[in-house]
Amino acid sequence: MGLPFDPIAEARRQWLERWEAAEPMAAATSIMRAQQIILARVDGLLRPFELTFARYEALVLLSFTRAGALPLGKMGVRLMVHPTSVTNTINRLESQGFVRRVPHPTDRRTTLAEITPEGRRVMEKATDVLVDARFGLVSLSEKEATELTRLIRGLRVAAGDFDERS
Amino acid sequence: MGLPFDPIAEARRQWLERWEAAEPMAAATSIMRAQQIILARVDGLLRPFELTFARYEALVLLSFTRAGALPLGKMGVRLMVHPTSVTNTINRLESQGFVRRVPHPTDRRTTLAEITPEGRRVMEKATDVLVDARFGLVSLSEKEATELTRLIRGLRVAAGDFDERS
DNA sequence: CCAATGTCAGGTTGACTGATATGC
DNA sequence: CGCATATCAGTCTACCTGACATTG
Repeated sequence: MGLPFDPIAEARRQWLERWEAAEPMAAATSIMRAQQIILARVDGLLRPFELTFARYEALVLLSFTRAGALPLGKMGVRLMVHPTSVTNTINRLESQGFVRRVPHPTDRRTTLAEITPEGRRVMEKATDVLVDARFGLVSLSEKEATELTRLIRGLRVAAGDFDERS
Repeated sequence: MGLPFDPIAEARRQWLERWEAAEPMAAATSIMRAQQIILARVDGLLRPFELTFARYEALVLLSFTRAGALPLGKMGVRLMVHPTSVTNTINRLESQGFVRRVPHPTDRRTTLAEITPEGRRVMEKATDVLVDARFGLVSLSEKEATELTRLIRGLRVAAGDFDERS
């Protein structure tokens, strides 16, 4: 089923004979593949709960707030996703009974998404499963995971993901 | 426009107060975000050529072979994508005139995708642009890119991406 | 009036499942 | 016969653009 060699290493080798930037090419391809692997695994673990990673992340974010609620716009910024994607995600979660929309107390333009008790329950159960599977990163040590996060942080800063201060 | 803090670092901090596996969580989230950033940038660079990263990779793979041709199934294994995705990708490239389907000389079940001279031209021009942009990884040094590839390789081996030998 | 907020319509992409025709 | 190969139909997710009504 599998290849007898690493296809990315092979691509890097051939790339070196022709062009520059072989290391960035290999790194970019590796990230693409890593995302595919992790997403498939995590989504598989979340399927019994009828959650996707995107919806799960939304529930976790809400559970981290004092009130268990956030404006949809703020959620988009925090989760780094498109506004329309937030609407879609919350639509799903609301139809599943895991969040509900409540009007903002003072600003009548904005809608709050609030996690329900059932949403909290399913989020906690799902978290147990993901923690147990180390988010699909069983093969990485604690240190390696930290290093990966650190390397990618540089990329995110350059992309303007947030104001670099800390 | 951006946040005044790193949302992944903040999630990690809150996670630490509640659950295990905070480092894998942060690493998995970082990879998701990195893929999003890189794909958006690379696809943006490829848009003038009417290529996506998936289609570009297919062209590069074909150009690396002696005959400039491969069976579709083999392409799927090498590019690590689903068979139906290969069909879809080749359909696109064929309608653009960048590849053509030719029958396999001996095995009448299999179809070969062959890169056309025009496909080779557009691939080379696109490569110039991507190399110049270091695949969207301008912020990473050569060493850091290599380290990223190495860390992810462990993950890919564990996922069975290929037979670990080398 | 201008800016922000959320929503909707419409289009693109890629990935998957299940089924099928063909040929080894 | 079992298996491999490619394709097709249908579904799903996510993203984007552009527009819109509402409200600050």
